[in-house]
Amino acid sequence: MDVVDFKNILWNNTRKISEKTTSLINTLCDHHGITTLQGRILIEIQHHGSHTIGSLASRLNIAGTNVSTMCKKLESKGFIERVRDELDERVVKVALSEKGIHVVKEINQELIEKISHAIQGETDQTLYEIINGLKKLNEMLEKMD
Amino acid sequence: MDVVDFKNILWNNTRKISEKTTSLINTLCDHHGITTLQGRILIEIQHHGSHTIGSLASRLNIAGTNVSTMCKKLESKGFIERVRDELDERVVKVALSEKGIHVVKEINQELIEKISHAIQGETDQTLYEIINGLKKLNEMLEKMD
DNA sequence: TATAATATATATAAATCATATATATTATGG
DNA sequence: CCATAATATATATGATTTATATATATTATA
Repeated sequence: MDVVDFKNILWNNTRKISEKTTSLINTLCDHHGITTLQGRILIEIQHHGSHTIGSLASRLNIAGTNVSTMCKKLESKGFIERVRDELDERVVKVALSEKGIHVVKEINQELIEKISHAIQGETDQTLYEIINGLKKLNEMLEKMD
Repeated sequence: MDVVDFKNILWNNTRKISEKTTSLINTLCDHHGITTLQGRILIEIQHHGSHTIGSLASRLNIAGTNVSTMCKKLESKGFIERVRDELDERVVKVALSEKGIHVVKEINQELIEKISHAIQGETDQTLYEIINGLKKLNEMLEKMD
């Protein structure tokens, strides 16, 4: 296949996918009165079980300094709890509070409902093709660094 | 397939793809001394031939007011030219200057080289599977509004 | 033990995004 | 034809996010 053609198709489709998924996550976070960045942090903490400021930062590709600030804000809003690690007191561990768990659960539920609706009538075959394509694209992108 | 499983795989893979592609475009723009937003505007103008402030705004999902400001900045930097439409003087048409054409061409070339390198050794079959997956995902996402 | 490395915090500026309002131009119902 | 609505851009402003520089406290190490 021609590289330029492949690049163009790739560009157009990944752009659209990014636009739609960020607009989706924006909407979901907005429904629960948090910003997208706050949502990303809460969801990542839920997904990973717990986190430190540093591990969150590298995971989300955000400067640690900004994660630090945002986590203080999320603590003040009652979504997370911050605790100093007893073994290494330089480290701050963050975990979701009850309120945080609740918000993430609701966002997640809303997302599942939207996806359920969107794949109504699709065959498993199609879903596998989507997953397969995404995985292979990821493998390809990993070779680009 | 279980919806929750599908959602999780989708979430993880689209997130990674978004991260990698935005980091890629960030790098490319950075190499040429422009911000990502400026790069996106220039690339979209090149891709579409020309644009108005309004059509750019809706295309990029950015408030027209911000596109207006950024295009004035891009004009002052010499990357684009702004001309009032003679038939409808409310409209501003923007087009790339020589300098703008040059930058977009270089960014494009750099992107093609990176992709060429990444797909070395891949079969056409794999590339088609990637495209097919992306297209089907886009169709699915379009049903989510 | 002095020094380097690590993890977070604080402060600040730049870039981006969102909102409200203003101005000029064009389109349209009566 | 004219008053009014709609359209397109501009200006101003604030909030959010991102980026950078520096400081502090703790831990590791030569």
